Amino acid sequence: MQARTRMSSSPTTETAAPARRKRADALQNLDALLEAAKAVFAEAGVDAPVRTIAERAGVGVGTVYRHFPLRSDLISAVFRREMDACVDAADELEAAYPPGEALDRWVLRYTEFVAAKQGLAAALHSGDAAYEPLAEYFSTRLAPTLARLLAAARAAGAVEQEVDPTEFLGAVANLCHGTGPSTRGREHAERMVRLLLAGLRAS
Amino acid sequence: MQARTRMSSSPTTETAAPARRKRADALQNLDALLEAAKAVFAEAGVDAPVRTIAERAGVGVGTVYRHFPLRSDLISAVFRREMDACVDAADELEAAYPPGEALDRWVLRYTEFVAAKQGLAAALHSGDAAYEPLAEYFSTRLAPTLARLLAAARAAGAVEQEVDPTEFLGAVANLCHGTGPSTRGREHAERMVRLLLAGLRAS
Amino acid sequence: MQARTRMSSSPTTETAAPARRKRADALQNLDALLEAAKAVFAEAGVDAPVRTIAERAGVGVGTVYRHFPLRSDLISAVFRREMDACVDAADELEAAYPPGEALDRWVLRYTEFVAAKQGLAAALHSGDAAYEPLAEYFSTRLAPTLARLLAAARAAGAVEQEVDPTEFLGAVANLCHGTGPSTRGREHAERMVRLLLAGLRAS
Amino acid sequence: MQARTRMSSSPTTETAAPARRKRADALQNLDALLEAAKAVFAEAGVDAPVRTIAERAGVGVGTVYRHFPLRSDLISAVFRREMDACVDAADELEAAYPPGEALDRWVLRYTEFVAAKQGLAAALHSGDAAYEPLAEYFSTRLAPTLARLLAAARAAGAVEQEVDPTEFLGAVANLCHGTGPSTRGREHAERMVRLLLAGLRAS
DNA sequence: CATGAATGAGAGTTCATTCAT
DNA sequence: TATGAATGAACTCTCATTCAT
Repeated sequence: MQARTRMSSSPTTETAAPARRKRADALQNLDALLEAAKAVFAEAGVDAPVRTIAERAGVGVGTVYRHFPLRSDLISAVFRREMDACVDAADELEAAYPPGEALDRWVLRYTEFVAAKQGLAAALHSGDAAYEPLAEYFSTRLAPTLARLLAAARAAGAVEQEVDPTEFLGAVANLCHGTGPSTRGREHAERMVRLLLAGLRAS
Repeated sequence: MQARTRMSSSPTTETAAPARRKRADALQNLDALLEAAKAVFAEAGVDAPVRTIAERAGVGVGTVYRHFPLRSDLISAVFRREMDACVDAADELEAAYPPGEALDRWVLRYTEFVAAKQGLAAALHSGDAAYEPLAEYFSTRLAPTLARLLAAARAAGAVEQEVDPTEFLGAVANLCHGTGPSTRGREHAERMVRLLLAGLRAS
Repeated sequence: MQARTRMSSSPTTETAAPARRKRADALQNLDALLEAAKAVFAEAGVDAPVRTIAERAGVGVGTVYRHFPLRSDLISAVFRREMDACVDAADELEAAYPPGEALDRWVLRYTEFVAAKQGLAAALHSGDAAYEPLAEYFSTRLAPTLARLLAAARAAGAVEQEVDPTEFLGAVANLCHGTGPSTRGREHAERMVRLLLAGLRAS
Repeated sequence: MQARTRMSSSPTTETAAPARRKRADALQNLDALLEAAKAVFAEAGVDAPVRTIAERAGVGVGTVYRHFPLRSDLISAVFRREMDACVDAADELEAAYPPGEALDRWVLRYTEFVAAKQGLAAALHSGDAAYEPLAEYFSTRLAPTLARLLAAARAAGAVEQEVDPTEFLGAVANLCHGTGPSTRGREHAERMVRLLLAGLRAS
C-alpha cells in the first residue's frame, strides 16, 4: 500500500533493458532494507522487531524475510559492509604511518566502527548459533588484519605483549558496549581502548 | 495498590510467636527469592522470565512482584549483596599487600565477581532507566573503593595514568561480557583486564 | 477485560472455603473453554484459530494455552467427554436389545456422535503426531466396546464378516466426513453406515 | 483484471512459427502445471502452498494464477483427467464381466483412483463453494456411470439395495480419507469398500 | 502477605494474491 | 504471456503484569 517512489523517468530517456528495471527495484529495496536495519540496530539493538525494520524501510515484513530468512542474515549483511571498509582502511594506515602508530590508529578506527554498532558485540556473544557467520567474518577478515598490524608493530619494537588478535578485537568490541552514539560514550570507549593499547606496549 | 483492610489485629496485641513466624517466613521467602534470582540470572541472564525465578524459589509470581515491583529492583538486590562482599575484600588486600599489588588483586577479584554475573554489564548499560539505582550503587560503593586503591598505588609510584574509577569499573565489567561461566571465558577476560592494568602503569 | 460473572453470593451465606473460590472460577473457565471449543470445532473444524475459541469462551488466548498447551490437548479434552458418553451407552443398549440390534443401535449412536463433530475424523487422520493421544483414546475406549458388541452379535449369528473394530470405527467416522450438521447430511451418513452394517451380515 | 494493451501484433500478421511456438509453450506449461499439481496434491494434500506447485512445475506463481485463478480450478483440472479415465474404464469392464462383477471391479477401480488423491474427498466436502464445479463433475460424469452399472447389476439380480449413485461415490471417497499412499492404507480402504458392496447385495 | 489464573500486547513467521516489468 | 518481488493479513505462542481469592 505504500506509495513507491515512481521516478517515472521518461520512456525516451530510459536506456536500460526492461528486465533490468525489475532488478533495479529489488536492489533498491534491498538497499533501503539494509539502511533501515542499520539505523534500527543502532537505535534499538539487533533484537529489534522485524516489523520495525520493515516499516522503516517502507516494505512489508514478507520482503524482509524474502531477502533475509534468518535474522542473522540481515545482521551479517549490515555489518559486513562496514567491516570491509574497516579492513580496507588498514592498508592506507600502514602506508601512511609507522607500524606502532598505524596499529593505534587502526584500532581506534575499529573502535569507532564498533561503537557505532550497538548490539554488535552482544550479538557476537549471544551464543546464538545464528550469529556464527558473523563471528566467522570477524575471524577471517578483521583478525588477520589486526594480526598483520601487530606483527609489524612488534617487529618495530612498538609492542611488547603477546595477544590473540580475535581476543583483542572482542575485547575492544566489548569496551564499546553500552556506549550509546553520544560523544561522551565514544570518548569513554576510546579512553579505555587507549589504555588497552598502552598495555600492549608495557614490558 | 489500594490498601486493603488489615484484618489482623495490631502487632502489639498479638502474642510474639505468630508475629515472628510471619516475619521469619517473609524473610525466608525473600532469601529464597534472591538465591533463585542469582542462580537464574547466572544461567539465563537478567532477562530470564519472572516465572522461572518464582518457580525456582518455590513462590508465586505475585510474591516476586510484591517484593520487587520492578525487575531492576530484583537485579539490584541480587548484585548488591555481592558488591558489598567485593568492597569488603579491599580492606584485607590493602592490609596484606603493597599498594600496586593490592590494586591488581582487587581488580581481579572484582573481575571474578562480574564475570560470574552474566548480564550485569548488559543491564548496567541497557539504557533502561530502571537500572539507575544499580548504577548508582556502583558509583557510591565500588567506585570509591577503587579510587582509594588507585590513589594509594599512584602515591607508591605503581600507577602513572589518570583514570576515572567508575569508568574503569565499567570497562572491566564490559570485558567480562559474553564470557560464559567457562574457565576459558574467565581466562580470556582476565587476560584483557591484565592488559588494562598494564596500561595504567605505562608512562 | 471481560466482566466476569460476579455472582456475589452474600458473605454470610458463603460456606465454602475461600481457597475453593479460586478453583471454582478456574473450573468454570475451563468449562467455558471446552464448550466454546466444542462449538467452534463444530462450526469451523479443529483447525480453527485459537483466538476464535478464546473469544467465544470470553477468555484471553493465554488462558487457552495455560490449560491446553497443545492444540491437540484441547481437541482431546473436547472429544473425550463425548466418547465416554458413547461408550457408556453401550451398556444400556446391550441390556435392552438382542446382540444384533444392540450392535446396530450403538453404531448408529456412534455415527451420530461423530457426525456432530466435524473435523474429528480429519484430526484423527491428519498424521499430525499431536493427535496421537486422541487416536489412542479411540483404540482404548471405543474399539473394545465395539469389539464386545461384535463378538456378541457374531455369537448370536447376527454377523458373519470379520472386521477390525478400530478399522470399522475409522470407516464410520470417515463416512461422516463433510456431512455438515444438517439433517440431510446426517441422513446421508446414516444410510451409508447402514450399508456397512448390512455388509457385516452378508455371508 | 484490467485488460492491458496487447502490445504484440495481431496473430494473423505473424509468421506461423512463432505463434505456434507460443501456443506450444503455453500448452507445455499447462501440462507441467497439472503434473506438478497432481504430484504435490498427492504428497501434501490440496491445501499445499501454491508456490510449491509453481516451483515443481518450473514456472512462476503468476503463471499458476493466470491459468487457474481459483485454487479449485486447478484441483478440478487435475482430477478431471483421471476421472475421465475412470469413466472410460467402465465400458471395458462392462464388456468383459457379468454385471455384478463389473460393478465390483469398477468401484474398486474408482477406489484406487480416489485413494491416490489425498485431499480429493476433503476438498469435495470442504463446503467451500469453490469446489462446486468439481462436485458437479462428479454428478455429471461419474455418477451416471455408476448408475448404469448399478442398474445392470440390479437387473441381473446381483444387487438388492437402492442407493443414490452420487451418495455412494461420496461414501467411497470418504472411506479413502486419511489412507496415505501406503499399501496398508489402500488395503484398509479396500476392505471397507468391499463391506459397502456386500451391503448392496444384502436383502 | 502469598498465590497463580487470567489477561493481552507483541513478536515471529507463513502464504495467498497482486502487479510492475 | 510469464515472472517473481512485494504485500500484509492471519496465526501461533510467550510473558510481563494484574488482581481476585
